Amino acid sequence: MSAQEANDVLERLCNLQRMEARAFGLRYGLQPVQMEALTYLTQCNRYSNTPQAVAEYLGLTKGTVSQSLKVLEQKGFLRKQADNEDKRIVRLAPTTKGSNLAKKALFTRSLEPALAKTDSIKIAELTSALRSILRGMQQVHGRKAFGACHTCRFNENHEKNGYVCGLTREPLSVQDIQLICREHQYPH
Amino acid sequence: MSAQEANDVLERLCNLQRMEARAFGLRYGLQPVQMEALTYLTQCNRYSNTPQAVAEYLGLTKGTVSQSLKVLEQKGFLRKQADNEDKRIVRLAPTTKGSNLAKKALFTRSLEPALAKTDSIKIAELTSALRSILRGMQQVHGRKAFGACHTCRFNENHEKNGYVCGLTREPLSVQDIQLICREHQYPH
DNA sequence: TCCAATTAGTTTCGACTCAATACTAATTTT
DNA sequence: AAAATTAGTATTGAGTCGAAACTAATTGGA
Repeated sequence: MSAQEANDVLERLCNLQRMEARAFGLRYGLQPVQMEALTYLTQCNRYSNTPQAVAEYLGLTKGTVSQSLKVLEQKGFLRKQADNEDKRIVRLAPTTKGSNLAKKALFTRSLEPALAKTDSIKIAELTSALRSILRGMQQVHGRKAFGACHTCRFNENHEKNGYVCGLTREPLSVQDIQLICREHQYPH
Repeated sequence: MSAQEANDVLERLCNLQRMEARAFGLRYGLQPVQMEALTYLTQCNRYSNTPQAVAEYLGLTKGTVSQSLKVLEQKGFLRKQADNEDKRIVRLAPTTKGSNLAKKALFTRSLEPALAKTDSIKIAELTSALRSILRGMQQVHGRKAFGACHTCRFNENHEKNGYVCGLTREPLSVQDIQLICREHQYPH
């Protein structure tokens, strides 16, 4: 019964976020899905900046996403560059114009004002509750997590020697582990 | 800084919910926006079951919504009927087929399994935190609340004599006050 | 009382999203 | 070396969307 209540509020909140995202994008001539792709690309790590990853993140087909990315490129919000090692792969990098817009979008629909009165301990609790819901939903529906490395079970903290990704064995900086990864998995 | 974290998780959660909603609707030949309208109509009260209210709820123009509703009617998910008092107004009532589908959709993306391990006190806290975020976001962006009557400042509890809406002066049943209202306003 | 303004809803149009399908090219597997 | 897989693009048709023009009912003044 209580879960139903939480459901409704969450649903409405999602709706509202989407409304604002739509309105924001419209002001800059971008469709909601284009804004979302751009935002993702400013937040993802170097393993996750491909059209395929964007498609997985947004839950759309790669054909659909390909078109949106084309528009973003034409409008100068991102650049495409072929990968050096695997020439099938396209790397997507937001331009300065693109990342500025994404930053502005994030700021506009920040929870900051809405959380202003809430103390930081409560916010931490809220975040962890939301995270556990997210994890649960992803498990139930078999979706990828797309979390940041610092919450990933493959991320290894080698203390003074920094962080290492257990999948690629590559070292990760403090900034790296804040980014979204398509290979992300929560601890068991 | 912590608000940023909550933001990200919430964003991803919204994304995921939308992906599931899309996938669910697709299985029944309905577009996401049509599912949302149908779901709204099974949850709203008798002041809020019009095309205009649906448009406000979804943040779309009435022209756009009019088309979606036409499809829903053609496919037999809802019925339109003219209002008796004001003949401009169209009342939208989900058919049995429609409300069954909406129920199924709600069940499919219920938070229940994700919250299974969480105790009910925590869930109540989570809900109230989400509600305060929702309220904050609505204030910041000047949107309507669309909450249920029991959280509305116009709702009067006359104890043994039941509930009354302070706007319409109409009596409301225990079921009524669980429904979504377009006139909803949180207490000051 | 009657005409203007407002309100609820529909229709039409053009730009755009989206899934499905078919396609190219690079890489991996056998 | 051929077959299978993987990453991405192009095309097509159904459908969303906002804007604008429209109808019809109601309200509000003079």
